[in-house]
Amino acid sequence: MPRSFLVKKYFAKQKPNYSELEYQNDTSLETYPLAELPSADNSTSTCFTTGLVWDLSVLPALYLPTAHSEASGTSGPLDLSSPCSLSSSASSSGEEDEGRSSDPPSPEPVIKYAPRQRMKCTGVMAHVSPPEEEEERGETPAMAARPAFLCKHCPKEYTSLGALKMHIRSHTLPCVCTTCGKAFSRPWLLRGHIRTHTGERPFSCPHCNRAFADRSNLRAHLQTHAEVKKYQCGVCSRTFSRMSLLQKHSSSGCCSTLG
DNA sequence: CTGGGGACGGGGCCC
DNA sequence: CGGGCCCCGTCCCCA
Repeated sequence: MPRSFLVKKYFAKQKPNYSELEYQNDTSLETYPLAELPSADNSTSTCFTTGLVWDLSVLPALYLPTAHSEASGTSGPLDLSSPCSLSSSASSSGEEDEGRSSDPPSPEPVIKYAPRQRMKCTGVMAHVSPPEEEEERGETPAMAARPAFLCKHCPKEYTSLGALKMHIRSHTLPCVCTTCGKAFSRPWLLRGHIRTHTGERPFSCPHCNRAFADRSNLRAHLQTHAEVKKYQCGVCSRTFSRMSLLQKHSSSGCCSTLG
C-alpha cells in the first residue's frame, strides 16, 4: 500500500455541501462513526513501536534554538517546517508514515516567506510582480524564466496554477462557519472547525479512552504513549513528544555544551 | 517550567 | 483542474 493514509474516511464521497453540513451539524455529524481509528493500517500506531526519534544534534546548526526567534517572528520557529529537512532523514530510518516516506525528496529547500503565523485575510495589498521587477529584486533571468504563478495578495509564488489557486483560498477564505462566522481556506478545515462546535471527536486513541477531533492531535497524543518519543535530545538522549518540547529542553541548558 | 491538548494552516498526492 | 484527504508542523492555552 503505497499511501496508507489515503484511506477513505467518514466523509469520503459525502456530498460536498458544507453549508448544508453546517445547518445539520449536530444531528448529521452524529451519524458518522465515532471513535474509529484507522489503526488497521497502523499509519499512526507504528510510531509506537518504531524507534524513530528526531535528534537535534544531527540537525544543522541553524536548527538549534538560539534566541527564541519564534517569539520575535523575525525568522520563524526554525525552518523545520520545511518538509524536506526532517522528513527525509526520518523516513530513511523506516518511520511511521510510510506513505509520506514515498514522497520524493524536495530538490531544493523550500524557503519560507514568513514565520508561521496565523494567516488571516487582512485585505493585504495586491501585488503582482512583472518580470522586470523580479530582475530589480535581484532575481536572475533563469529564475524569472521558470513558470511562476504569483499570488496577488502576498509574495508567494507557485509553479502551478492549481497550487496558486489553492493558496489564494487562504486569502479569500471562502469556507465560512455559519455558527461563528469564522472563515477557512478549505472545506475540510471548516469541517474540522465545526467539530469544535459539535464536539465530535472521530479520532480515538487505541491506548486510552481519549478522543480527538483532529487527527494531528491524535498523532501528537500517541507520542505521549510511546516509550521512545519522536524527538530525542542528542546530549541526554531524553525523548520528547514534540519538537517544540525538545527545542525548549535544548535551549534550557541541556545542550548548552554544544555551544 | 514542562507536558499536553486544541485549533489551525500549508503543501503534496490521488481521484 | 478541482475536490478531497493526508501528513507535517505551528501557535496558543492550560494543568
